[in-house]
Amino acid sequence: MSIHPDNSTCQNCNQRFNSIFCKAHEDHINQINDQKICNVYKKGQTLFNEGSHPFGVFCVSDGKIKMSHLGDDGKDQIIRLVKAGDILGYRALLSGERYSASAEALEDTQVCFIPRDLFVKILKLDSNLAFEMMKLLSDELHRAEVKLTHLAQKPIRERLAETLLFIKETYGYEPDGVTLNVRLSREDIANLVGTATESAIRLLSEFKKDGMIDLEGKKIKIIQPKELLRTANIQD
Amino acid sequence: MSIHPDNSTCQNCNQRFNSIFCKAHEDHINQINDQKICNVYKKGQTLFNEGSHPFGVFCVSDGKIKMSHLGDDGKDQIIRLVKAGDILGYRALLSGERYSASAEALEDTQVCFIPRDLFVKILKLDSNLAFEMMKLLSDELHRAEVKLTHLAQKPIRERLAETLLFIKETYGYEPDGVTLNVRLSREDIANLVGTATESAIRLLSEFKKDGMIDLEGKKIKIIQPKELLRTANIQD
DNA sequence: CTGTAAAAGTGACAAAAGTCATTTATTTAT
DNA sequence: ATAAATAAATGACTTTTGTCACTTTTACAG
Repeated sequence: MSIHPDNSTCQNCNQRFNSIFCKAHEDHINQINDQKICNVYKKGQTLFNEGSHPFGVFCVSDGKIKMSHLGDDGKDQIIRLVKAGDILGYRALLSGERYSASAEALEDTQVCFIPRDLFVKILKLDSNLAFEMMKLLSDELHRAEVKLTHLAQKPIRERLAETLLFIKETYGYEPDGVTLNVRLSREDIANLVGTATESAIRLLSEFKKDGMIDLEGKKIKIIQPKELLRTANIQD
Repeated sequence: MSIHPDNSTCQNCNQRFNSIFCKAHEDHINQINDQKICNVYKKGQTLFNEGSHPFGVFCVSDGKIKMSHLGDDGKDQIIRLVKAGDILGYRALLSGERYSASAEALEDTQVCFIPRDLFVKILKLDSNLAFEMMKLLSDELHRAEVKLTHLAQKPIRERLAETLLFIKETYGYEPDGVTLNVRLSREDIANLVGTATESAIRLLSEFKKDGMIDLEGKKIKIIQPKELLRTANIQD
């Protein structure tokens, strides 16, 4: 027996119980394992593009992905940050539409592709999976509605603080316990906040001057999480 | 036999095939019919409040409802307009959370309440219903993500035009074929667009001056839908 | 290495949108 | 019917945010 657990099958995937498939029936996991197609995407590579057809869903076993809408004037809006254990591509598939967002790897990422027909078939047979799916959709809808409200009502300063905390919630810290465990460009951060890149840069500098964060190239360190939370001014 | 169809049962509800229950099994419709509780809400009445517990879902047989988030500074953001055939209250129920929005009748409205346990039980047994539910959630998520992008990127003028067209899509016209079939306060319109009431008022006046719409108290007439669509500047 | 391209940062300015005060119109309750 | 309350409208002004032009720094391919 190997010292390392076998992570190459769905049965032994270390994200299994951290995913939507946590309560799925063993048979169904086996079927997914038989048909899944594993793939590695290098940093910057695209998993799918807005406007193309979904042929299945992607399940992330390791890495980080951003999903973004292209606005009318060519500016991206990042609508989701994806991490290990998450699935992506389900929104368009369930709506029966083309992708309404593009997905791009933020770092080298390992992904399994589950074909459409199999995913739908199992979703139909496995009510536990279906409920997890509905819960996921409901949670995402909630997130989107809260973000929508904040975009309409809160100043950029508060939204930037909230975004930094959201990044922390999603990807956590590096082993040092202060550095956000992802590298995003200033443009990405702006597209997450929903503002101009220059505004994001200016405010990040202010946050640094105020001692809330520290900046070293693309590394962002959260020095005063409480102060950042206060700046975010979150009531709900 | 009566001349009028019996609209008091779910089996004969004239919204049945216009709803999420269109493909549900007859048995399940019967069960819902047995346990449903019908109710009328007067204009301005509240169906439920942000922060309270969901005990089931509401199914609208006639009328109009607005759902809104309360922002941190006490300003509402309207996140959904509900019409006959729609259900509401499912988001919180499926997430297992308290309501994150309040629901208020925009006019006298007839609603059936379906208890939580029954709804969940049928959702578990009826994969057609579950799929319709997933499609509904996916569609709402899509709408929210598009709105989110527009809030971040588009000027208020475009968003107001888009909002007027959205109201038209949702509630349609009165028999005259030009008047929007709902009465909303200027504040409601502002809370839908995500702007200050004064800004919404000013822009509505501009739209009227430009000949795109006509205003008579709370009645809004769409005079030039094409021009309005151009103003909305929608690409996706 | 080192040159080149891309990203980050900065300043001045313009435009967009919000706020506040006030007036006018419309509902609503008595 | 009429007063009181609420909603709509308008103007002056402030604040926020975006844009453009430019410099500096960083990343990266040859």
